[in-house]
Amino acid sequence: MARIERMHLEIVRAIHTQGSVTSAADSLHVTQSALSHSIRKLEDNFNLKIWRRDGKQMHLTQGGEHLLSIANRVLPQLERAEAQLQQFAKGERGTLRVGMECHPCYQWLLKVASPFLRSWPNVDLDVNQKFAFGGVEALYNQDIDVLITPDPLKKLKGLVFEPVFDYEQVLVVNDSHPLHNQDHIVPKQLANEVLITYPVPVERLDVFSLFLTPSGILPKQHKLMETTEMMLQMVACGRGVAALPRWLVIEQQDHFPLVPVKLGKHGIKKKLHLGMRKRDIDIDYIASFIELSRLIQI
Amino acid sequence: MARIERMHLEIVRAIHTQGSVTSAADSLHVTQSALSHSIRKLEDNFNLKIWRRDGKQMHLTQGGEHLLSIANRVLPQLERAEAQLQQFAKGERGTLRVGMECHPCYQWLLKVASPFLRSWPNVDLDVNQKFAFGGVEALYNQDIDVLITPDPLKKLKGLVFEPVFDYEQVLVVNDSHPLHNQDHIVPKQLANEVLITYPVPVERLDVFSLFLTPSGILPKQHKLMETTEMMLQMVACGRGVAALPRWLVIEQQDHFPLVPVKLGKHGIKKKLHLGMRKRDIDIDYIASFIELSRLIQI
DNA sequence: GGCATTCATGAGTTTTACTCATAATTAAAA
DNA sequence: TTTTAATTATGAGTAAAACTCATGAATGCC
Repeated sequence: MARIERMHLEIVRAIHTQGSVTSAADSLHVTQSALSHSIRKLEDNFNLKIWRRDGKQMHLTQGGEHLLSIANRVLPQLERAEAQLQQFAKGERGTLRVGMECHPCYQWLLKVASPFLRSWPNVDLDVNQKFAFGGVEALYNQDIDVLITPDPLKKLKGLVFEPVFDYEQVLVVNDSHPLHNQDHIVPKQLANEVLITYPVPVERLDVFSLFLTPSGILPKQHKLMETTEMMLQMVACGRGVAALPRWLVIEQQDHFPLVPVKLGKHGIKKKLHLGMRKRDIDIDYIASFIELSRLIQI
Repeated sequence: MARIERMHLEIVRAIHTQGSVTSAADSLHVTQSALSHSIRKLEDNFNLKIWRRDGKQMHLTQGGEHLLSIANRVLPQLERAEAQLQQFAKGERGTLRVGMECHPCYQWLLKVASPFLRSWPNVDLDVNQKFAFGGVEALYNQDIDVLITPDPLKKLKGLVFEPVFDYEQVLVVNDSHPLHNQDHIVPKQLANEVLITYPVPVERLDVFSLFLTPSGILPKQHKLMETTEMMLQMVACGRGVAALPRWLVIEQQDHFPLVPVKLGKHGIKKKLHLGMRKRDIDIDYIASFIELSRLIQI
């Protein structure tokens, strides 16, 4: 059974646009002889005359016209595809799949996203907040390419974690709250507060693991809230306090009457890290993403 | 610059659907080694990893996924095209372009058209009444494949004419016309009539060339009319007489009060011929068209 | 009729693709 | 852990295909 190869389509197109086998051969960078052999074989394969020999001219038969219409439809698709593969090869095209292990990371990612998308017009950005397993597993499983996390797991085979952003985790209170003008607070000052956090295990909440838990003190009440927006609304209305990055609080002070308060004498200092597979660090748009991440000033 | 060949798309698709290089090689009827060499060359050509080697499994990279989506789009187009070319080769597909040199031929063609289209579902029918040159030139120029004509030009190089249908050219008059009950008429009986004909040179009108002109007699008036329908309307209203095939008059007697009258003692006997290029007589649907033409009984 | 142009063909050569044999790697079984 | 079975990778040799060169045949033009 005969197969239509790409070259067949190129030949049909070239002979049609060039008007003769000889000049088509030139345009395809082969000899007239080679092309003549090729068209003979093509016609033999399909047992179908593609061209009519009218004197020294060649004209397409009905079957040939049909093949030409296929060529004009299919060849541009292949040519476009080649250009796109070149872009993949040069790292100019792809999808950067980003995973996040902390809720406020999303606010930070938004800052990186727009300069990134502007410099890589053919690279898409996929954001993933929920993985089937943990962020590291998602990296290993190729579900994501970059993991944004405040808690890097160093020394994992095949992975690297890069610090990109320093921030301080602070308590956020409404501007008429009793704690609003404290330089810093100690754990027992939260004993009578309603503490609002994201709905994740307490081990993953710095305000617990680094502040409350060591002292054995618990807040009066622990409320869970999905979104940062809603959390801030609640705090602004005096319905509780929360722990968030300082830069996020500062930024929201335009919209809400909020005050950041240091947690402990020295504050809770954190670093946002980007994790990725070692083999991916050469991919241009991934390297660029890391670089842009470091440049973001908040 | 690297080219995407059809085989590359087949390889990407086969490895993806079969799940391994080894079984993909089987499905493509080559050895595992050949396929391994091919994929290496493909990746080298584009300088792009298409697959990730995870242990003994191969998984598509982003570029590979993209190539797969191209394969899934392009390959079915090629496969459909191949099937269509097979149909062209077997003479099951094409366009039969029919030209006509006589106006009432069209009424006759309509009778052949429907059984033809029913037996050749993939063959189109193109009808052409006006050619830049004559019908024979249209055959030579490949503008038409079949010429329907009552006046065949035998012995033309590369062409054949086949008689397919006998008919008699008769005078048609309204049923209250003075001539309506004549067995036949002689030329001078038209001397006081209004004769309605198609707008073509009188040499091509049988009623002139075979009846009036030899006797030197002319009708009282010669009116031109484009369509058969309108001609019959005029005759039915007693505004003139016309010359048409007898079968056409008989057929229209349901709708119009018409009577056919023989032209001359022996009538004008004509044959409809189909002309075509000799090289085309083997094309199945053209042979079939001729055969169906002979079967039409009117 | 010569002359230039175009396509076709056969023989020989180059290039490409393929196979065979085997190594290397990996996952699972013993 | 070692064995075993399965998978991909590689190198060398071979088969097939594509191409070139030289030339023939047909056509259209001056």
